[in-house]
Amino acid sequence: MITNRNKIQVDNYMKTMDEVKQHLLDHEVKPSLQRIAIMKYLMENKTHPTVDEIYNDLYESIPTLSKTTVYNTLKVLTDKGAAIMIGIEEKNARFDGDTSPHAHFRCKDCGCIYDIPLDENNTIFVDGIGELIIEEVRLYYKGLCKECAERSKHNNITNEETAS
Amino acid sequence: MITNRNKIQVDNYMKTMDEVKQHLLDHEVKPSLQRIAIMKYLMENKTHPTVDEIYNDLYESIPTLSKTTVYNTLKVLTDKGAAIMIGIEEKNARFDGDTSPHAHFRCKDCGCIYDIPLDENNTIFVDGIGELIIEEVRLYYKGLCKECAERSKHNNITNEETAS
DNA sequence: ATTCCTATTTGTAATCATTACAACTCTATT
DNA sequence: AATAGAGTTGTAATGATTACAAATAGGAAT
Repeated sequence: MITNRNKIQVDNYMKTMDEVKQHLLDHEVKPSLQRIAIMKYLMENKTHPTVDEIYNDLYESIPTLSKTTVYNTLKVLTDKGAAIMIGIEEKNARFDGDTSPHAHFRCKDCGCIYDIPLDENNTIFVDGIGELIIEEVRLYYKGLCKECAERSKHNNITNEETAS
Repeated sequence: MITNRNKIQVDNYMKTMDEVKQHLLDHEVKPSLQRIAIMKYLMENKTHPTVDEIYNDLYESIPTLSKTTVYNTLKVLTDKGAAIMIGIEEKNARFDGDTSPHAHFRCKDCGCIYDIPLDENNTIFVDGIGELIIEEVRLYYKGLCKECAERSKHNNITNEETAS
């Protein structure tokens, strides 16, 4: 599988340390050396990398980096909304520094994962990528179902009552 | 988490052995005892069960059942298009006997996974389920990107040429 | 019925991504 | 410089899934 075809675009996305730092602060993440490096990597590499890919690529410049730190940091970033986890692959989680609403397309042959903008009429010819032959669509929603929303609302009310 | 709320609907979906057997044959799956049982379970239980849930529930009636068989059978079923795998959860794969195009909604509180019909106007009030509060949408496409489609087409042509 | 062949099933062992945890380091504050 | 707290690191554990080889069942041919 051809993993890094999108990397030719890396130069277009280059970010300064300060830009990345500010982005972390905007999401209430304290900017450590490792966190900046990982966030910068996600912002510059639109390839939806795995933990291993992030770790291996950053290890050169940060030889003390631990894979656990990559896991920890990605958890912080996703919890704080600075990145999202993508479950399009069966095995590995993949990560995306772009948290704006968009879909993903995974080529079943080369394994590349492309970003698909979500427009109303659901066209599937994407500028710069071309025509995509869709064999499978998976649409997942997460949130609260009616019963849990009501229970949660009720609990909040009772909590406020007992708190006051 | 409340896993089996949907089970109250099981009775509505009851299938005979023959119905299930025919369904397997339609998908070119040789209907063994175990395969019928697992397919029947998926057709009757719309709860999007995990491997463990399927195994534990069927173990009572088939005490010789092996978890490996459940894995093997689910792989056969998904390969042959008689079922689909759902990756909405981080840990476990879930399975669905309904292969028609539809979305899934996972309640972040109780963990229930509901089927969402895909209509044009993307409404999200579902009969029998009620209003769903969406906090997260993940839309995944899989297929072939332009380059792989062309490469594949080219390979087919050359294969045909060499074969003739 | 018996033999043979193949597909299916089964149990165990291995794999591998992820998480738990405890020790260590770094920085800021007093 | 001592302390505290957050962040980092390495190792060990977890747990879902897969690999594999042995056992079993089923069907066709004799």
